[in-house]
Amino acid sequence: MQPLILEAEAPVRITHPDKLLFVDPPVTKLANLEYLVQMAPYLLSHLRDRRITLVRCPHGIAGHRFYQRHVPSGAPSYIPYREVEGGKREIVIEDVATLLFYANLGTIEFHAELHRLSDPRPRVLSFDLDPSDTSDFEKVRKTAFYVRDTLSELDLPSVVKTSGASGLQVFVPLLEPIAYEDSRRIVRFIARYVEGRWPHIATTARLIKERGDKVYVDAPQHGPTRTLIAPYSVRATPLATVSTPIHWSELEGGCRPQDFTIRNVPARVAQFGDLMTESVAPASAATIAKMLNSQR
DNA sequence: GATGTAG
DNA sequence: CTACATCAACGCGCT
DNA sequence: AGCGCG
Ligand SMILES: [Mn+2]
Ligand SMILES: [Mn+2]
Repeated sequence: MQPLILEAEAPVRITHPDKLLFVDPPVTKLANLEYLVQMAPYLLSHLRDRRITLVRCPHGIAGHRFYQRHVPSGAPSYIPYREVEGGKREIVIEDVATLLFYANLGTIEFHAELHRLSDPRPRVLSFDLDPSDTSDFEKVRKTAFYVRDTLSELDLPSVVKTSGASGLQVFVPLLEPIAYEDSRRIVRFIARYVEGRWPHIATTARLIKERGDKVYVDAPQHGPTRTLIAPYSVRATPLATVSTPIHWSELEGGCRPQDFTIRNVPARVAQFGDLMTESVAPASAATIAKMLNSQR
C-alpha cells in the first residue's frame, strides 16, 4: 500500500484509507477524515481543553467496537496528553493533526466532558434525554419541549441537539462557570419537576425496569466524571448520523436524528454556523443563583 | 488498527 | 513466527 | 452496605 500523508499541524500518516467504515451509505475512512477536516473548526471548539473518550471501530461499525480514554503506546510525539497518577496518559485533542491521528485508528465517536481541564466547573447545564423505546422519537421530542418550557419559565434559555442515536440533549449555556455541586442540584431538580408534571412521558427512575416506555431524564449524566457525545461527532450508527445542534423550530417541524448525517451536516453548518454557541444568549450567574435559592 | 505478550 | 488480548471508568444516589 | 446504571 502506498503511504498517504495528510498535512495538518503535523504530517499524519494514514493507513487503509479505503477501509469501509459504514456500508450503506458507504463511508470510507478517507471520507471520515475529509469530514473531520471540514468540521474541525466546529468540532474542535467542543473538544479542546477537555478530557476525551473515543469510540473506535477499526473494522467498521459492524465490527468490534471499544471505548478508549488513554493515548495508545507508540503515538507520535505531536499527540498531546494529560498525564495522570499511575503514568496513564489521558486523551486530549487540540488540533486537526490529533483528530486525524485518532480517526486513522478507526475512531468514529468523540465524547467530551462538560467542564474544561483548566477549570473543574461546568459552564453549562445539560439534560440527557434517553428514550426507553429507541424507536419512539415522538416521546423524546415532547420531553425536550417540556424541559425547554420549564427552563424558560426560570429565565433559562436552552439549545437542543440530537445525540445522533435515539435521544436528544438540552443545554443551558452559562456566562460564568458554577460548581458541579450546584449545577447537579439544578439539573436534578428540573428533571424531577418534569417527571412530576408529565409522569406518563418522563421518568427519572434509575432502574431500567421501572422506566416502562418513558423517556429517561438522565440527570446523573450531568457530572464531573461523565461525558457526552460532542456536537458534530459522527456516531457509529448504520446511517452515519451526526450529533447535531438544531433550532427548536426544526424539532417542532418534525425533524429526526437520521436527518443529520456525515453527508449533509458540513453544508448545514457552513450555511447556518454552530447553533450550539450562536443560537442562545448564555444565562447569568444571577439567574442561576435565584434558581438555587428558591429551591432550598 | 496497533501494540504487547504468550505460545 | 503466529495468535490472541487489550483498548473506560467510577461515581454515587437509592433500595 | 451493595448495586445498577450510563
Ligand atoms: Mn443519551
Ligand atoms: Mn444517558
